[in-house]
Amino acid sequence: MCELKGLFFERVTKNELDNLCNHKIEKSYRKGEIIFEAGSAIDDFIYLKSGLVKLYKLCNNNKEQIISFARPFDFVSLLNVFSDSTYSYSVMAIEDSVTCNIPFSQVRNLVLENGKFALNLLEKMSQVSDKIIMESLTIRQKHLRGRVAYLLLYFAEYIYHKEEFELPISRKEIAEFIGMTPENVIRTLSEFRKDGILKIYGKTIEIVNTEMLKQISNLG
Amino acid sequence: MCELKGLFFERVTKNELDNLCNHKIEKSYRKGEIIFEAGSAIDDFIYLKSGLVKLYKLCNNNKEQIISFARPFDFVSLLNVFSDSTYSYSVMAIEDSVTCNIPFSQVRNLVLENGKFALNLLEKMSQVSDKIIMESLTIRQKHLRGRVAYLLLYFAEYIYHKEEFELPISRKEIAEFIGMTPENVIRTLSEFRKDGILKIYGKTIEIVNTEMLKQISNLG
DNA sequence: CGCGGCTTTGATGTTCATCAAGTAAAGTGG
DNA sequence: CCACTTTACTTGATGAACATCAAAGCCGCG
Repeated sequence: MCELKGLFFERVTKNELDNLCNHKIEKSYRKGEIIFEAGSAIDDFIYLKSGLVKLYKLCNNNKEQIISFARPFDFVSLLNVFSDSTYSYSVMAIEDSVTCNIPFSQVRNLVLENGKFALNLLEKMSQVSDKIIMESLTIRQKHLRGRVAYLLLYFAEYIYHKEEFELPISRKEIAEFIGMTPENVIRTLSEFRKDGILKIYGKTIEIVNTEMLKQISNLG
Repeated sequence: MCELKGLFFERVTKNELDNLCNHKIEKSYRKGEIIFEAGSAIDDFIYLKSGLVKLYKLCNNNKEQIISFARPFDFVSLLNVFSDSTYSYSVMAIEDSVTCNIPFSQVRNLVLENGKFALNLLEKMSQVSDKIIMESLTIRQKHLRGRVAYLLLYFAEYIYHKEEFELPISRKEIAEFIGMTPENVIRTLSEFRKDGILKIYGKTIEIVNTEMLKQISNLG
């Protein structure tokens, strides 16, 4: 069975995707493995079948910046796939992950031939781009405590749909995503713990007072 | 004559766009006029024919955040056009501008019918999204001085292609774009002036020492 | 087991926002 | 066209938010 259908909403039928399915290759990655690196050639159109990945890039000062995370059925080779020949960012698995890779030429051809597929691709692309941009603006307008609260709620509500979960990333990576230092991320987590908002067992986080956390996220 | 051709690179011929051209409407806006506001319905596909506009949105605390600027032949109704029915941001002319509006249904139909058009649209969309996201990350990693330097170079090199130009936006708007306060933007501009990097005549900026400004932008 | 990277806490200094107050510029109504 | 109002601009002083530095404990991994 081909899971591609799940990617493309209602309007594209399974038959219309059969040719793509025949050319797709699945690849497995362990947590921590790099799926591709910035600067490498864009040969395949890649989407995430299972797991969790981070999109990131290196700054001038050799520090990493995390752009966003991608869930199953998100595209990871998304942002500059159609406008560039090399990736402008890197992707790493932060949980064991499986990607589905389709030769880019196949996708190009299907866009040329199948209008419904093209329209769905446009919808999906504009959706994801919009999400990343708005997310970035949201984080930027907050202070340290608000940013940390936002991130915790992001994982609890958007990724895991649970109030207790194991953080798939290090404190340092949280810092790289919200644009603060690891020390201050840790300090903030400790404060939330002391205030009874969280319970922390190493990488495992339990949100005790969701309402308070939402308030901190919204106001700060 | 139809200027749409300029939007879509080589592969789409003029004939293939004739139908769109017949349905397009041009609208003129004075500096300061709002082209559309966040929350309003997406009826048209809009691109900028001439002038300069800012894309922005309101935060929770009622402050404005400038997302990006769009030049002629950039799409202004871009980010969430295909994924949503209302705009998630507003657009205002910051110079006298002319937009070209095409009923969205027409664009949809052309995507469905014309693969080359669809592919070009995907290229353009991914290009613009990528630009905005990378721009945002670049700014975020810099400090005050670096951000102001970056913005000045952005206008000098990317928008006006001159070392002397009239800023189309207020100090407050610069602050809203780079995520700092107006006071600190002004202070930084004054510092650059005292250091002999700039000459400032009200809204007119002349970059005297481009190399120094680039260094500040890159390092800080 | 021992090295290196991640985590945690505290102390210190830098960067930046806020407040205040004054000047210049730009729009408004008589 | 001028007084008037408002908005933008500018500078300084103060305090808050955050980065940096330092030191110690922890954990995983070869």
